[in-house]
Parts: sequence; C-alpha cells; structure tokens
Amino acid sequence: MSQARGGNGGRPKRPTMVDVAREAGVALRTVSRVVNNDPTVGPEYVSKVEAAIAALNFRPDERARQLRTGVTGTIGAAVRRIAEVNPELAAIEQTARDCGLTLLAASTDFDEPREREILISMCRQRLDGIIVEPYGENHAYLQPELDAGMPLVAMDRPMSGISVDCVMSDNASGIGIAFHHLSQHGHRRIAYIGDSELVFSGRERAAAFRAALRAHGQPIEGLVHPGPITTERVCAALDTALHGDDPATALVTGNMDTTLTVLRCLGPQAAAQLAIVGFDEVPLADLLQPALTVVAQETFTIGRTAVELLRARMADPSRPVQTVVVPVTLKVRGSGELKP
Amino acid sequence: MSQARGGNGGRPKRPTMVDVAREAGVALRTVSRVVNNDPTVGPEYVSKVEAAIAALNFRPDERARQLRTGVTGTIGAAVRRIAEVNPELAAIEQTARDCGLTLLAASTDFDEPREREILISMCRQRLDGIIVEPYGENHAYLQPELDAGMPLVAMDRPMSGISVDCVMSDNASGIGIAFHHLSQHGHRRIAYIGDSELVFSGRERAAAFRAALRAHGQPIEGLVHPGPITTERVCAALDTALHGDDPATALVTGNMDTTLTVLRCLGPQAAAQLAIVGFDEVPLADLLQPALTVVAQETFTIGRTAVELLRARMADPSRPVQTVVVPVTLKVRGSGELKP
DNA sequence: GTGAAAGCGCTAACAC
DNA sequence: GTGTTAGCGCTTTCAC
Repeated sequence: MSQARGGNGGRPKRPTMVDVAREAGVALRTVSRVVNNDPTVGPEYVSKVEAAIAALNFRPDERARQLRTGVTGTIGAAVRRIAEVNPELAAIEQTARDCGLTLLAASTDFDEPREREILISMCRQRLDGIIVEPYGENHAYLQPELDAGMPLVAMDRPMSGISVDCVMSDNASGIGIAFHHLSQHGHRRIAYIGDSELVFSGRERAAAFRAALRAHGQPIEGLVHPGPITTERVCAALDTALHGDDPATALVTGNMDTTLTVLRCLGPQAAAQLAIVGFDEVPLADLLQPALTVVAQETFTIGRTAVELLRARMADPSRPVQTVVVPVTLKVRGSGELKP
Repeated sequence: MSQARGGNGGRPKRPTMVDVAREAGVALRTVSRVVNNDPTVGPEYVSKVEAAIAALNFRPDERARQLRTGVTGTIGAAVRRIAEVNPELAAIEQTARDCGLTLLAASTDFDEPREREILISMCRQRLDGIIVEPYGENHAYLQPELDAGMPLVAMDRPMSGISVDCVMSDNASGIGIAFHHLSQHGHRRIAYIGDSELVFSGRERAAAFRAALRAHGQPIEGLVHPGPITTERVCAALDTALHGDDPATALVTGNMDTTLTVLRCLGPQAAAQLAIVGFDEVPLADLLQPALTVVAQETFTIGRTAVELLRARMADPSRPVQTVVVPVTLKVRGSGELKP
C-alpha cells in the first residue's frame, strides 16, 4: 500500500504531530508529551496517541525539536581519518553513545582547508560540542565560536591561537621508555627516525629523544632523523644510522607510519637483525617476525577523556581550561629485546 | 572581549539574521539572500551585510535552514565499524564530499538492536538518504520509511524483508578464482574455512566453494568448514583439514578475520608451508612471510557506487530497484603460489 | 531590486 | 491533567 505523494518533487509528505493529534482526537500538546514520555499524561490518552502514531507511521522530526530546544544531542569529531584504525575515535563513539549523544565524525584528511571547512560546518550545525584532532597550524578563526559558547576539545595535539581543553599522550615519557628499554638490552648506539618536526608530536618526540641521548652522555650526530615519512627519506635516514663508522644497533621509530616504512625499507631479513621499538601500536604487530615491541598509547583512555572533557565544558562553560596527559605503556614482544 | 551571556544556562546567545539585518540597516530578506549568494542583491548591500556578519560573528543556523527547506544535505552511513580500516566508508566519505554532501557515519557494531536504533535515529533526523551495511536479519521495520520516501541503499549484503538498491562483491566468482588459482598451482586437495553460513557472505562463499569442488570432481567431506570465527573453531577446522588421511595442501580463507585467525593458529613456521589464498585484503599482507595472496574486493568502487545509487534514488524515488555486483581481483603475492 | 508576513515541525509558557 | 498560543531561526511566497 503505497502512500500518496505530496507535490514537493515526488517525495511523499510525512505526517506531523498535527496529523497525529487530529487522528487521535487530542491536542498537539498531548502528542508532544506522549512522544517525550511525559509521565503526566493519562494512560487512555497515551494509548490513543500511540495508536495514531502507529497508524500514520509518524516519526518526530528531530530537526524541529533541535531548533526549538536549542540542543542537538550530537557532538562532532573532526579526526584525521575515520575509516582507518582509530581507537580514539572508537572510544569517542562508544563513550558518546553511553552518554546518549550522537556522534558526527568527519575526516580532515591531513588537509588544513578541509579541517576548517568541517569545523565551521559543525559550528553552523550548532552541535553541542566538538572534539578535534587538530591538524592545521592556526585555529584562531575559532575564537568567535568559543566566545559564542561552542565547547571544543583538542585531542592528541594542542591547538594554536586559542585556549581549549586538551588530552594527549605523554610523548616525552614514551620516547624515554623506548630508549631506556633498548639501553637496558645492551645497546649503546640507538637511533631515532620519526615524523617531521613541523608536526607537534614529531617535534616533541624528537626533542625527547635528543634529551635521552644527552642524559646517557651520547652524541646526537647521525642518530636523530625527524622528517617527512616517505620511503626515500626514511631509507636514507636508515642508511645514515646503520652504515656509518659507528652504526646504531637499535632503532626507535617515532610513529606507526615510520615503523611500517622502516620495516619495508629494511626487508624481512635485516628487520629481524635490528632491535626496534616503535612508538604507536601497529596492526598485526604480533604476526611479524620478530613480533614488534612498541610503546602503546592508551588510545581508548584518550578518546574517553576527550568526551569527558567535552561534557564537562558543556556543563560548565566557565570552568578553567585543562590539559590531560595520558601515560603510555611498553608492549614487549620481541623486536625490542634483540641484542646488539 | 567576552560576550554577554544569555539567560539560558550560561550559554551566550548567538546573533541571528534579525540582528544582522538590524546591524546592517537592511531587511531580513536581504541578509538571507547575501548568505545564500543570491546574485540579485546590490553590491553595496552585499558589503553592508557582510560587514555586519563579520562584526557580529554571525553563523547561520543550519538546523533552521534544514527545517525550512526540508533537506539536510547529509546522508547517513550505518556500517559495522567506523574507526577500523574500512575502504568502503572512506570511499563513501570522499564521494559524498565531492557531491557536496555531509556524511553522518555510525557503527552498528555487530549488534542488531543498535543497528535498528541508528537507522531509526537517522530517519528521525530526516537525512537525505541512508547507506547501510546490513547486519540484522529482518529490516521490514524500515518499510514505512521507504514508503515515506527515505532513500536507502544496502552495501556488501542485501537486506531482508524490504526491497532496496544494493551493491556488493561477486562472492561466487571470488571463491572460484581462489580455488582455480590454487588448482593451477598443482593442488588437488583444497580446503575452505570461512564465516558462519548464518551470515550472508559466509553462505554465498561456502556455497561457491562447494560448487568449485564439485566442478573439479572433488569430494566435499572434510574440506568445507564454515562457522563462527573463533580461535577454537578455526583451529579445529584446520586440524581436520590438514591432518586427516588425505590432508589438504592448500587453503582458501573466507574473510579477513578467518585469514588472521588461521595465520595465528598455524604459527609462522606452518603458515610458511601451506598454500593460502585469502578472501579480502589484509593489512600488512605484504610484510608477512610469505606475503599473502588474496582475492581483493574493489572496496572503493563499492563505496562510490553506494553513494551513486543513493543519489540516483534521491533524484528519482520511483526508479526501479537495482543490484550492482562488483567484480573482485586476485592479488598474487606468494602464499597462494606455494607448491603442494 | 527590497520588505512584510507566513510557516517548516516541534516545545514550552500560560491559562483552563 | 489538557488545550491554546507563541515562538526557535531560517526561507520564501507575495506585494511593493
């Protein structure tokens, strides 16, 4: 039994609360109360209204409700990639769901204009709050939104140009742990390859690695290789680190992409000889030979904390801005325990 | 310079078009036109309005626009997991963006009530259309939404109880290709381990594998092992297949999870001995030893096609329902070319 | 070209 | 308890 179509371009008209009220023989207000589970409605009215709703297949229009009440029940997450392994995002989704919040996730895709586009769009949609894994270098354009009361939380990296809540891993400790672990296994020459120092985490981790070298009385030359993660750049860095006069016997890789690129550059044979500790968990790390020792971020905690910070700010817009640093954990699997 | 706060719970009031109109000394209508880039506005008005918008940091409220115009410019994607590697979702997001559509993605998380909840919620939000990777067994409850004109497209699997557009891989051909490939490399006894036949793809793939065995005049006993993907079940199936009187020398795995579970059950040594062709691409397949030969789905095509089907239906709700079958491709990498 | 007024579908004051 | 009424912020007929 197909519905009659309205005149608006072939799309059938949906019943509204007015239609339901008419069908049930009650006032519009009563329908609204039933829909919102207001306990002060007489049971006979409830059943009449529910019957009408079922008869007409009425579904309340969420947009109208949002416009009227002012809240959307939706938070936004602007992350680098949805549709990739992203435990932070998974945690955000689950936590949001547990709080009764809908999640609108979008990929900034390592593109600054796109990030801006997404954030502005989320603001125009008047989402209840936004979590962003910032990519761009300047977010001052969001100041008016902040002034207008839009709750905003940065994840994994701080934002520049504005002051917002932030949750991220303890990058410095992670690098220190990796260095120390390799050092404990007898390595004297330990090299670092990681992301560009133009990137926040690349900057923090490279700096932490230099600090570790200094703390162990090691020279820095030839051992610290931050830069873009391309096959060429990484292979060249590997070459410098491993084939100099005083070659490194162990390696710390600064993020997942670096780790994978290094493994591909080395090839299975060489990779099995070199002690490696990666920063960031790697998918299938246990199936590699040797299995990969990594410094794992508490990604789930980070995502959950991001939502909690956001909700705290939604509840109290005037609370002081807060930065939460989440510890990291060493996962010992084999590659980091190879002897020099 | 902090804004004055409205009385609504500490959240400052945002300027509306009325405020902009007053500030600019023009009519509300004129502001609307400027915001929507209506070319029939005098340039001096445009600049006056734009100045007012900038002065007040006005952002049009998307919800109100949507309510008035009836369209949201947003499509929904209910997939099993966002935040996991999901090339279909990545393709959906990119294609949607290219079409000027916002994407609202949510994880059904292998949970039928949750899937239902998400889909109903998307309908209540009056999204312009929904793409769903169906999980539940009965979607008849969506019939009223279909009748009300909600465009709906199934991805990877058909939906049951309702008739909607669908895009999915050619499962049967994929299994045939895998079998044929192993057969060509000299294998006579080829086993299959895959997902439960309660699942659509598990059903299709197991059936296709039986058909392949029959076509090659092979017996079926002991070679076809569909079932839940647990370590115990898969290891037991492996045991049966590989350690009988007439052991299999090659294996077809029915999906990614099966492939990974098999590799973990076998361990590196045994895995290197057994010819394996996996259905579905596996992350880091190239880093394994031997690298994994797989039948890869054209995931990007599937996602793009889903959006295209959805847009076609949005444009013409009365067009005939269509199912698109996307071919699969063999990726030769090593594991499928081992001799018996 | 611009301006007043109606209304998208819902919720929340108010009286009854 | 229930019904009437006035909006939420925007777009869009219509006259001007």
